[in-house]
Amino acid sequence: MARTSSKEVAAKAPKREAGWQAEKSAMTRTAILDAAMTCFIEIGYANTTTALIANHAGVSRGAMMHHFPSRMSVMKAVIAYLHELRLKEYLELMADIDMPDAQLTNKDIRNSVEMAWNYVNMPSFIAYQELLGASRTDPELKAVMEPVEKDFEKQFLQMAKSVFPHWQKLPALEPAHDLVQFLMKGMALSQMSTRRNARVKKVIDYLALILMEIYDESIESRLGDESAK
Amino acid sequence: MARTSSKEVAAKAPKREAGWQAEKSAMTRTAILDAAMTCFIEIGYANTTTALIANHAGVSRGAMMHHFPSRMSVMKAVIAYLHELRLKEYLELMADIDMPDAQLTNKDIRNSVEMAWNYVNMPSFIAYQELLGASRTDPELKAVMEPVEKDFEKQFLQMAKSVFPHWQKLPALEPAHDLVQFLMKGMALSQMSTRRNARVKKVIDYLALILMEIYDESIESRLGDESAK
DNA sequence: TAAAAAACAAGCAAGTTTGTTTGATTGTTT
DNA sequence: AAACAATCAAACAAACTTGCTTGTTTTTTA
Repeated sequence: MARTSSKEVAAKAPKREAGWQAEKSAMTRTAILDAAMTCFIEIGYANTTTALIANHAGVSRGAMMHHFPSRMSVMKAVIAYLHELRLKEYLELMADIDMPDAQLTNKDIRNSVEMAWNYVNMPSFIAYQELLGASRTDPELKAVMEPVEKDFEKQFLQMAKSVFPHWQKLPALEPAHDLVQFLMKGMALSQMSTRRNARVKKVIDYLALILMEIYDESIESRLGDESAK
Repeated sequence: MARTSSKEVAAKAPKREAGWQAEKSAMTRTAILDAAMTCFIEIGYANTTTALIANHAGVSRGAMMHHFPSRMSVMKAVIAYLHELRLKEYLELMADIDMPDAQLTNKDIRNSVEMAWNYVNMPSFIAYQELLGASRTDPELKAVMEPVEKDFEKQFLQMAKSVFPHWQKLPALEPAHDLVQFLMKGMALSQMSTRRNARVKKVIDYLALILMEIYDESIESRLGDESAK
Protein backbone atom coordinates (compact mmCIF):
# COMPACT_ATOMS: atom_id res chain seq x y z
CA MET A 1 0.00 0.00 0.00
CA ALA A 2 2.62 2.43 1.05
CA ARG A 3 4.68 0.97 -1.72
CA THR A 4 2.35 1.49 -4.65
CA SER A 5 1.28 4.90 -3.45
CA SER A 6 4.82 6.12 -3.10
CA LYS A 7 6.06 5.28 -6.53
CA GLU A 8 3.41 3.40 -8.50
CA VAL A 9 5.59 0.55 -9.57
CA ALA A 10 2.80 -1.33 -11.25
CA ALA A 11 2.28 1.10 -14.08
CA LYS A 12 0.27 -1.23 -16.22
CA ALA A 13 -0.36 -4.27 -14.11
CA PRO A 14 -1.79 -7.19 -16.10
CA LYS A 15 -4.93 -8.83 -14.81
CA ARG A 16 -4.56 -11.82 -12.59
CA GLU A 17 -3.72 -14.67 -14.85
CA ALA A 18 -1.61 -17.73 -14.59
CA GLY A 19 2.05 -16.93 -14.11
CA TRP A 20 1.51 -13.40 -13.01
CA GLN A 21 3.95 -13.81 -10.20
CA ALA A 22 6.82 -14.08 -12.59
CA GLU A 23 5.74 -10.93 -14.34
CA LYS A 24 5.34 -9.06 -11.12
CA SER A 25 8.76 -10.20 -10.04
CA ALA A 26 10.21 -9.00 -13.30
CA MET A 27 8.48 -5.67 -12.83
CA THR A 28 10.06 -5.07 -9.43
CA ARG A 29 13.36 -6.11 -10.87
CA THR A 30 13.00 -3.54 -13.61
CA ALA A 31 11.84 -0.92 -11.12
CA ILE A 32 15.01 -1.50 -9.11
CA LEU A 33 17.30 -1.29 -12.13
CA ASP A 34 15.51 1.81 -13.32
CA ALA A 35 15.86 3.38 -9.88
CA ALA A 36 19.56 2.61 -9.86
CA MET A 37 19.93 4.26 -13.23
CA THR A 38 18.14 7.36 -11.98
CA CYS A 39 20.39 7.46 -8.93
CA PHE A 40 23.48 7.32 -11.13
CA ILE A 41 22.27 10.34 -13.01
CA GLU A 42 21.23 12.31 -9.97
CA ILE A 43 23.95 11.54 -7.45
CA GLY A 44 26.52 9.46 -9.31
CA TYR A 45 27.61 5.84 -9.08
CA ALA A 46 29.70 6.16 -5.94
CA ASN A 47 26.97 7.81 -3.88
CA THR A 48 24.29 5.39 -4.94
CA THR A 49 23.62 3.32 -1.82
CA THR A 50 21.42 0.27 -1.68
CA ALA A 51 18.98 2.08 0.59
CA LEU A 52 18.60 4.91 -1.92
CA ILE A 53 17.93 2.54 -4.77
CA ALA A 54 15.29 0.74 -2.77
CA ASN A 55 13.60 3.99 -1.79
CA HIS A 56 13.60 5.25 -5.35
CA ALA A 57 12.12 1.99 -6.56
CA GLY A 58 9.45 2.06 -3.88
CA VAL A 59 10.65 -1.27 -2.58
CA SER A 60 11.89 -2.33 0.83
CA ARG A 61 15.56 -3.05 1.17
CA GLY A 62 14.70 -6.58 2.18
CA ALA A 63 12.78 -7.14 -1.02
CA MET A 64 15.64 -5.78 -3.02
CA MET A 65 18.05 -8.12 -1.31
CA HIS A 66 15.77 -10.91 -2.39
CA HIS A 67 16.34 -10.02 -6.03
CA PHE A 68 19.93 -8.87 -5.73
CA PRO A 69 21.97 -10.34 -2.89
CA SER A 70 24.56 -7.58 -2.96
CA ARG A 71 25.18 -4.08 -4.13
CA MET A 72 27.56 -5.30 -6.79
CA SER A 73 24.98 -7.69 -8.19
CA VAL A 74 22.65 -4.75 -8.74
CA MET A 75 25.37 -2.83 -10.52
CA LYS A 76 26.15 -5.75 -12.77
CA ALA A 77 22.48 -6.11 -13.61
CA VAL A 78 22.26 -2.42 -14.44
CA ILE A 79 25.09 -2.84 -16.91
CA ALA A 80 23.15 -5.48 -18.81
CA TYR A 81 19.97 -3.44 -18.47
CA LEU A 82 21.58 -0.33 -19.90
CA HIS A 83 23.22 -2.30 -22.67
CA GLU A 84 19.87 -3.45 -23.98
CA LEU A 85 18.18 -0.14 -23.33
CA ARG A 86 20.76 1.83 -25.26
CA LEU A 87 20.59 -0.46 -28.25
CA LYS A 88 16.82 -0.26 -28.21
CA GLU A 89 16.91 3.51 -27.99
CA TYR A 90 19.22 3.69 -30.94
CA LEU A 91 16.84 1.61 -33.02
CA GLU A 92 13.94 3.84 -32.02
CA LEU A 93 15.92 6.91 -32.94
CA MET A 94 16.79 5.49 -36.32
CA ALA A 95 13.24 4.34 -36.97
CA ASP A 96 12.14 7.96 -37.24
CA ILE A 97 14.21 8.61 -40.31
CA ASP A 98 13.91 6.64 -43.49
CA MET A 99 16.93 7.08 -45.64
CA PRO A 100 16.52 7.32 -49.35
CA ASP A 101 17.89 4.50 -51.40
CA ALA A 102 19.69 6.90 -53.67
CA GLN A 103 22.59 9.10 -52.73
CA LEU A 104 22.73 10.88 -49.42
CA THR A 105 21.98 14.56 -49.48
CA ASN A 106 23.61 17.23 -47.41
CA LYS A 107 20.49 17.36 -45.30
CA ASP A 108 20.51 13.63 -44.66
CA ILE A 109 23.99 13.75 -43.27
CA ARG A 110 23.32 16.82 -41.21
CA ASN A 111 20.28 15.09 -39.80
CA SER A 112 22.07 11.96 -38.72
CA VAL A 113 24.83 13.94 -37.07
CA GLU A 114 22.31 15.82 -35.02
CA MET A 115 20.67 12.57 -34.10
CA ALA A 116 24.00 11.25 -32.89
CA TRP A 117 24.24 14.34 -30.71
CA ASN A 118 20.79 13.73 -29.31
CA TYR A 119 21.76 10.18 -28.58
CA VAL A 120 24.64 11.09 -26.27
CA ASN A 121 22.38 13.50 -24.42
CA MET A 122 19.93 10.88 -23.29
CA PRO A 123 19.79 9.82 -19.63
CA SER A 124 20.91 6.31 -20.50
CA PHE A 125 24.17 7.68 -21.85
CA ILE A 126 24.96 9.54 -18.65
CA ALA A 127 24.14 6.54 -16.50
CA TYR A 128 26.30 4.38 -18.74
CA GLN A 129 29.20 6.78 -18.44
CA GLU A 130 28.93 6.64 -14.66
CA LEU A 131 29.41 2.89 -14.80
CA LEU A 132 32.18 3.22 -17.35
CA GLY A 133 33.95 5.72 -15.14
CA ALA A 134 33.66 3.52 -12.07
CA SER A 135 34.87 0.53 -14.07
CA ARG A 136 38.21 2.12 -14.73
CA THR A 137 39.39 1.51 -11.18
CA ASP A 138 37.08 -1.32 -10.12
CA PRO A 139 38.39 -4.63 -11.47
CA GLU A 140 35.23 -6.58 -10.71
CA LEU A 141 33.06 -4.05 -12.49
CA LYS A 142 35.50 -3.75 -15.32
CA ALA A 143 35.40 -7.48 -15.94
CA VAL A 144 31.68 -7.19 -16.62
CA MET A 145 31.82 -3.88 -18.41
CA GLU A 146 34.55 -4.62 -20.90
CA PRO A 147 32.81 -7.32 -22.95
CA VAL A 148 29.56 -5.38 -22.82
CA GLU A 149 31.23 -2.23 -24.11
CA LYS A 150 32.86 -4.14 -26.93
CA ASP A 151 29.62 -5.82 -27.86
CA PHE A 152 27.87 -2.47 -27.83
CA GLU A 153 30.38 -0.92 -30.18
CA LYS A 154 30.12 -3.90 -32.49
CA GLN A 155 26.33 -3.88 -32.63
CA PHE A 156 26.25 -0.13 -32.87
CA LEU A 157 28.48 -0.13 -35.93
CA GLN A 158 26.49 -2.95 -37.46
CA MET A 159 23.23 -1.07 -37.03
CA ALA A 160 24.77 2.07 -38.47
CA LYS A 161 25.82 0.12 -41.51
CA SER A 162 22.36 -1.26 -42.07
CA VAL A 163 20.75 2.13 -41.67
CA PHE A 164 23.18 3.78 -44.06
CA PRO A 165 23.73 1.23 -46.81
CA HIS A 166 25.22 4.08 -48.83
CA TRP A 167 28.38 3.91 -46.76
CA GLN A 168 28.43 0.17 -46.71
CA LYS A 169 31.09 -0.41 -49.33
CA LEU A 170 33.16 2.67 -48.71
CA PRO A 171 36.49 2.07 -47.03
CA ALA A 172 36.11 5.37 -45.20
CA LEU A 173 33.13 4.13 -43.23
CA GLU A 174 34.83 2.98 -40.06
CA PRO A 175 37.13 5.93 -39.47
CA ALA A 176 34.28 8.28 -40.24
CA HIS A 177 32.06 6.42 -37.81
CA ASP A 178 34.73 6.55 -35.14
CA LEU A 179 35.29 10.21 -35.78
CA VAL A 180 31.63 10.92 -35.11
CA GLN A 181 31.37 8.71 -32.05
CA PHE A 182 34.54 9.91 -30.33
CA LEU A 183 33.63 13.49 -31.03
CA MET A 184 30.09 13.12 -29.67
CA LYS A 185 31.43 11.49 -26.54
CA GLY A 186 33.95 14.26 -26.01
CA MET A 187 31.34 16.95 -26.43
CA ALA A 188 28.80 15.21 -24.23
CA LEU A 189 31.35 14.93 -21.43
CA SER A 190 32.26 18.60 -21.59
CA GLN A 191 29.37 19.87 -19.57
CA MET A 192 31.26 22.74 -18.00
CA SER A 193 32.57 24.39 -21.13
CA THR A 194 31.88 28.03 -21.75
CA ARG A 195 29.36 28.72 -24.47
CA ARG A 196 29.04 25.00 -24.88
CA ASN A 197 25.91 25.00 -26.97
CA ALA A 198 27.19 27.50 -29.47
CA ARG A 199 30.52 25.74 -29.81
CA VAL A 200 28.91 22.35 -30.15
CA LYS A 201 26.66 23.67 -32.85
CA LYS A 202 29.61 25.01 -34.80
CA VAL A 203 31.53 21.78 -34.48
CA ILE A 204 28.51 19.83 -35.62
CA ASP A 205 28.24 22.10 -38.65
CA TYR A 206 31.85 21.41 -39.38
CA LEU A 207 31.46 17.71 -38.90
CA ALA A 208 28.54 17.54 -41.29
CA LEU A 209 30.60 19.36 -43.87
CA ILE A 210 33.54 17.05 -43.39
CA LEU A 211 31.39 13.94 -43.67
CA MET A 212 29.85 15.26 -46.85
CA GLU A 213 33.29 15.73 -48.35
CA ILE A 214 34.41 12.29 -47.32
CA TYR A 215 31.27 10.83 -48.78
CA ASP A 216 31.60 12.69 -52.06
CA GLU A 217 35.24 11.81 -52.47
CA SER A 218 34.57 8.18 -51.75
CA ILE A 219 31.74 8.11 -54.25
CA GLU A 220 33.89 9.71 -56.89
CA SER A 221 36.77 7.35 -56.36
CA ARG A 222 34.40 4.42 -56.47
CA LEU A 223 32.95 5.60 -59.75
CA GLY A 224 36.49 6.12 -60.97
CA ASP A 225 37.38 2.57 -60.05
CA GLU A 226 34.36 1.18 -61.83
CA SER A 227 34.94 3.14 -65.00
CA ALA A 228 38.59 2.14 -64.90
CA LYS A 229 37.56 -1.48 -65.03
CA MET B 1 62.15 8.71 10.42
CA ALA B 2 59.66 6.13 9.29
CA ARG B 3 58.20 8.91 7.24
CA THR B 4 61.18 9.89 5.17
CA SER B 5 62.25 6.31 4.67
CA SER B 6 58.86 5.25 3.39
CA LYS B 7 58.46 7.80 0.70
CA GLU B 8 61.32 10.28 0.73
CA VAL B 9 59.23 13.39 0.80
CA ALA B 10 62.19 15.69 1.03
CA ALA B 11 63.54 15.01 -2.43
CA LYS B 12 65.89 17.91 -2.42
CA ALA B 13 65.76 19.34 1.05
CA PRO B 14 67.48 22.71 1.37
CA LYS B 15 69.97 23.23 4.14
CA ARG B 16 68.73 24.65 7.37
CA GLU B 17 68.42 28.32 6.81
CA ALA B 18 66.15 30.99 8.01
CA GLY B 19 62.58 30.39 6.91
CA TRP B 20 63.12 26.79 6.07
CA GLN B 21 59.91 25.88 7.81
CA ALA B 22 57.84 27.54 5.15
CA GLU B 23 59.59 25.61 2.42
CA LYS B 24 59.24 22.33 4.22
CA SER B 25 55.61 23.06 4.80
CA ALA B 26 55.11 23.73 1.13
CA MET B 27 56.87 20.49 0.30
CA THR B 28 54.57 18.42 2.49
CA ARG B 29 51.65 20.23 0.98
CA THR B 30 52.81 19.34 -2.49
CA ALA B 31 53.51 15.76 -1.46
CA ILE B 32 49.93 15.45 -0.23
CA LEU B 33 48.43 16.92 -3.37
CA ASP B 34 50.63 14.73 -5.50
CA ALA B 35 49.60 11.69 -3.50
CA ALA B 36 45.95 12.57 -3.93
CA MET B 37 46.46 12.83 -7.67
CA THR B 38 48.10 9.42 -7.74
CA CYS B 39 45.22 7.96 -5.76
CA PHE B 40 42.70 9.37 -8.23
CA ILE B 41 44.50 7.61 -11.03
CA GLU B 42 44.92 4.32 -9.24
CA ILE B 43 41.66 3.91 -7.36
CA GLY B 44 39.44 6.79 -8.45
CA TYR B 45 38.12 9.89 -6.72
CA ALA B 46 35.40 8.18 -4.72
CA ASN B 47 37.69 5.56 -3.21
CA THR B 48 40.38 8.03 -2.28
CA THR B 49 40.19 8.26 1.52
CA THR B 50 42.13 10.69 3.64
CA ALA B 51 44.09 7.83 5.17
CA LEU B 52 45.18 6.58 1.76
CA ILE B 53 46.35 10.00 0.69
CA ALA B 54 48.36 10.40 3.88
CA ASN B 55 49.96 6.97 3.44
CA HIS B 56 50.85 7.66 -0.16
CA ALA B 57 52.37 10.97 0.81
CA GLY B 58 54.34 9.41 3.65
CA VAL B 59 52.64 11.68 6.13
CA SER B 60 50.52 10.98 9.17
CA ARG B 61 46.86 11.71 8.98
CA GLY B 62 47.21 14.19 11.79
CA ALA B 63 49.84 16.13 9.87
CA MET B 64 47.61 16.16 6.85
CA MET B 65 44.72 17.50 8.88
CA HIS B 66 47.00 20.32 9.92
CA HIS B 67 47.45 21.36 6.31
CA PHE B 68 43.94 20.51 5.15
CA PRO B 69 41.22 20.52 7.79
CA SER B 70 38.87 18.31 5.81
CA ARG B 71 38.77 15.90 2.93
CA MET B 72 36.97 18.39 0.77
CA SER B 73 39.64 21.00 1.37
CA VAL B 74 42.22 18.58 -0.01
CA MET B 75 40.11 17.97 -3.07
CA LYS B 76 39.68 21.66 -3.69
CA ALA B 77 43.41 22.17 -3.38
CA VAL B 78 44.04 19.36 -5.85
CA ILE B 79 41.84 21.13 -8.36
CA ALA B 80 44.00 24.24 -8.18
CA TYR B 81 47.13 22.11 -8.19
CA LEU B 82 46.09 20.23 -11.32
CA HIS B 83 45.00 23.41 -13.01
CA GLU B 84 48.49 24.84 -12.79
CA LEU B 85 50.18 21.55 -13.49
CA ARG B 86 48.25 20.96 -16.69
CA LEU B 87 48.95 24.43 -18.00
CA LYS B 88 52.62 23.98 -17.19
CA GLU B 89 52.71 20.61 -18.92
CA TYR B 90 51.16 22.08 -22.00
CA LEU B 91 53.82 24.76 -22.16
CA GLU B 92 56.55 22.16 -21.76
CA LEU B 93 55.03 20.07 -24.50
CA MET B 94 54.88 23.04 -26.84
CA ALA B 95 58.42 24.11 -25.98
CA ASP B 96 59.75 21.05 -27.76
CA ILE B 97 58.52 22.17 -31.12
CA ASP B 98 59.41 25.43 -32.71
CA MET B 99 57.01 26.31 -35.42
CA PRO B 100 58.30 27.90 -38.57
CA ASP B 101 57.27 31.44 -39.18
CA ALA B 102 56.22 30.59 -42.67
CA GLN B 103 53.28 28.43 -43.63
CA LEU B 104 52.47 25.26 -41.79
CA THR B 105 53.43 22.06 -43.51
CA ASN B 106 51.54 18.83 -43.49
CA LYS B 107 54.08 17.46 -41.08
CA ASP B 108 53.70 20.36 -38.68
CA ILE B 109 50.00 19.80 -38.39
CA ARG B 110 50.37 16.08 -38.06
CA ASN B 111 52.87 16.68 -35.31
CA SER B 112 50.72 18.96 -33.27
CA VAL B 113 47.76 16.61 -33.51
CA GLU B 114 49.85 13.79 -32.15
CA MET B 115 51.02 16.05 -29.40
CA ALA B 116 47.43 16.79 -28.48
CA TRP B 117 46.88 13.06 -28.26
CA ASN B 118 49.87 12.67 -25.98
CA TYR B 119 48.54 15.44 -23.83
CA VAL B 120 45.27 13.69 -23.01
CA ASN B 121 47.19 10.55 -22.15
CA MET B 122 49.14 12.09 -19.34
CA PRO B 123 48.39 11.21 -15.71
CA SER B 124 47.28 14.73 -14.96
CA PHE B 125 44.51 14.42 -17.52
CA ILE B 126 43.11 11.26 -15.96
CA ALA B 127 43.24 12.75 -12.49
CA TYR B 128 41.52 15.86 -13.75
CA GLN B 129 38.79 13.82 -15.36
CA GLU B 130 38.17 12.05 -12.08
CA LEU B 131 37.51 15.38 -10.44
CA LEU B 132 35.42 16.54 -13.35
CA GLY B 133 33.34 13.39 -13.17
CA ALA B 134 32.79 13.74 -9.43
CA SER B 135 31.88 17.39 -9.89
CA ARG B 136 28.87 16.53 -11.98
CA THR B 137 26.89 15.37 -8.96
CA ASP B 138 28.73 17.15 -6.15
CA PRO B 139 27.56 20.78 -5.93
CA GLU B 140 30.35 21.90 -3.61
CA LEU B 141 33.01 20.46 -5.87
CA LYS B 142 31.29 21.76 -8.94
CA ALA B 143 31.30 25.28 -7.58
CA VAL B 144 35.08 25.15 -7.44
CA MET B 145 35.57 23.19 -10.62
CA GLU B 146 33.45 25.23 -12.97
CA PRO B 147 35.43 28.48 -12.93
CA VAL B 148 38.69 26.54 -13.05
CA GLU B 149 37.56 24.56 -16.06
CA LYS B 150 36.50 27.69 -17.86
CA ASP B 151 39.74 29.42 -17.07
CA PHE B 152 41.66 26.41 -18.31
CA GLU B 153 39.87 26.39 -21.62
CA LYS B 154 40.45 30.08 -22.00
CA GLN B 155 44.16 29.93 -21.26
CA PHE B 156 44.54 26.79 -23.32
CA LEU B 157 43.08 28.44 -26.38
CA GLN B 158 45.18 31.51 -25.79
CA MET B 159 48.37 29.48 -25.63
CA ALA B 160 47.41 27.58 -28.74
CA LYS B 161 46.95 30.84 -30.55
CA SER B 162 50.38 32.10 -29.53
CA VAL B 163 52.06 28.85 -30.52
CA PHE B 164 50.36 28.77 -33.89
CA PRO B 165 50.29 32.36 -35.05
CA HIS B 166 49.50 31.00 -38.49
CA TRP B 167 45.94 30.31 -37.39
CA GLN B 168 45.65 33.54 -35.52
CA LYS B 169 43.64 35.51 -37.98
CA LEU B 170 41.67 32.68 -39.51
CA PRO B 171 38.02 32.56 -38.58
CA ALA B 172 38.18 28.78 -38.62
CA LEU B 173 40.50 28.65 -35.64
CA GLU B 174 38.05 28.22 -32.83
CA PRO B 175 35.85 25.52 -34.33
CA ALA B 176 38.96 23.66 -35.47
CA HIS B 177 40.43 23.93 -32.01
CA ASP B 178 37.22 22.65 -30.46
CA LEU B 179 37.07 19.83 -32.96
CA VAL B 180 40.50 18.67 -31.91
CA GLN B 181 39.91 19.04 -28.18
CA PHE B 182 36.52 17.35 -28.07
CA LEU B 183 37.79 14.54 -30.22
CA MET B 184 40.87 13.95 -28.10
CA LYS B 185 38.76 13.89 -24.98
CA GLY B 186 36.36 11.40 -26.48
CA MET B 187 39.16 9.11 -27.58
CA ALA B 188 41.01 9.36 -24.29
CA LEU B 189 37.88 8.37 -22.40
CA SER B 190 37.25 5.33 -24.57
CA GLN B 191 39.69 3.05 -22.85
CA MET B 192 37.66 -0.11 -23.39
CA SER B 193 37.20 0.12 -27.12
CA THR B 194 38.23 -2.77 -29.30
CA ARG B 195 41.37 -2.19 -31.33
CA ARG B 196 41.53 1.22 -29.77
CA ASN B 197 45.06 2.08 -30.79
CA ALA B 198 44.55 1.24 -34.42
CA ARG B 199 41.28 3.13 -34.59
CA VAL B 200 42.70 6.16 -32.82
CA LYS B 201 45.61 6.20 -35.23
CA LYS B 202 43.26 6.20 -38.19
CA VAL B 203 41.12 8.95 -36.76
CA ILE B 204 44.20 11.02 -36.05
CA ASP B 205 45.29 10.54 -39.66
CA TYR B 206 41.92 11.74 -40.76
CA LEU B 207 41.96 14.68 -38.42
CA ALA B 208 45.35 15.84 -39.66
CA LEU B 209 44.06 15.66 -43.21
CA ILE B 210 40.95 17.63 -42.32
CA LEU B 211 42.90 20.32 -40.53
CA MET B 212 45.24 20.66 -43.48
CA GLU B 213 42.29 21.19 -45.76
CA ILE B 214 40.73 23.75 -43.46
CA TYR B 215 44.03 25.54 -43.22
CA ASP B 216 44.60 25.58 -46.97
CA GLU B 217 41.11 26.78 -47.71
CA SER B 218 41.40 29.55 -45.16
CA ILE B 219 44.76 30.65 -46.54
CA GLU B 220 43.38 30.73 -50.05
CA SER B 221 40.33 32.70 -49.08
CA ARG B 222 42.51 35.13 -47.17
CA LEU B 223 44.78 35.60 -50.14
CA GLY B 224 41.68 36.06 -52.23
CA ASP B 225 40.43 38.77 -49.92
CA GLU B 226 43.72 40.59 -49.97
CA SER B 227 44.04 40.55 -53.72
CA ALA B 228 40.44 41.72 -53.99
CA LYS B 229 41.35 44.76 -51.99
C1' DT C 1 68.02 30.31 26.20
C1' DA C 2 63.01 30.41 26.87
C1' DA C 3 58.59 31.06 24.99
C1' DA C 4 55.65 30.76 21.06
C1' DA C 5 54.31 28.75 16.84
C1' DA C 6 54.18 25.21 13.60
C1' DA C 7 54.30 20.40 12.36
C1' DC C 8 53.48 15.88 13.54
C1' DA C 9 51.69 11.25 15.62
C1' DA C 10 48.27 8.38 17.61
C1' DG C 11 43.94 7.30 19.14
C1' DC C 12 38.93 7.92 19.84
C1' DA C 13 33.89 8.79 18.96
C1' DA C 14 30.18 9.41 15.77
C1' DG C 15 28.05 8.44 11.64
C1' DT C 16 27.36 5.42 7.27
C1' DT C 17 26.94 1.55 4.61
C1' DT C 18 26.79 -3.12 3.83
C1' DG C 19 25.35 -7.71 4.35
C1' DT C 20 22.76 -10.65 7.28
C1' DT C 21 19.09 -12.48 10.16
C1' DT C 22 14.61 -13.11 11.87
C1' DG C 23 9.87 -13.18 11.49
C1' DA C 24 5.55 -11.88 9.54
C1' DT C 25 2.32 -10.82 5.58
C1' DT C 26 0.50 -11.26 1.14
C1' DG C 27 -0.41 -13.52 -3.01
C1' DT C 28 0.08 -17.87 -6.19
C1' DT C 29 0.09 -22.53 -7.56
C1' DT C 30 -1.16 -27.29 -7.17
C1' DA D 1 -6.44 -26.22 1.74
C1' DA D 2 -1.55 -26.74 1.68
C1' DA D 3 2.73 -25.64 -0.10
C1' DC D 4 5.20 -22.17 -2.13
C1' DA D 5 7.15 -17.73 -3.69
C1' DA D 6 7.50 -12.95 -3.17
C1' DT D 7 7.45 -9.05 -0.30
C1' DC D 8 8.09 -6.36 3.70
C1' DA D 9 9.87 -4.60 8.21
C1' DA D 10 13.14 -4.14 11.67
C1' DA D 11 17.20 -4.72 13.71
C1' DC D 12 22.11 -6.19 14.06
C1' DA D 13 27.20 -6.53 13.83
C1' DA D 14 31.21 -5.57 11.24
C1' DA D 15 33.86 -2.57 8.65
C1' DC D 16 35.03 1.85 7.21
C1' DT D 17 35.56 6.86 7.07
C1' DT D 18 35.59 11.14 8.94
C1' DG D 19 36.65 14.82 12.05
C1' DC D 20 38.32 15.82 16.40
C1' DT D 21 41.25 15.74 20.47
C1' DT D 22 45.18 15.10 23.03
C1' DG D 23 50.03 15.02 23.45
C1' DT D 24 54.84 15.22 21.43
C1' DT D 25 58.51 16.99 18.61
C1' DT D 26 60.64 20.47 15.84
C1' DT D 27 61.41 25.11 14.34
C1' DT D 28 61.22 30.04 14.80
C1' DT D 29 61.29 34.16 17.36
C1' DA D 30 61.91 37.24 21.26
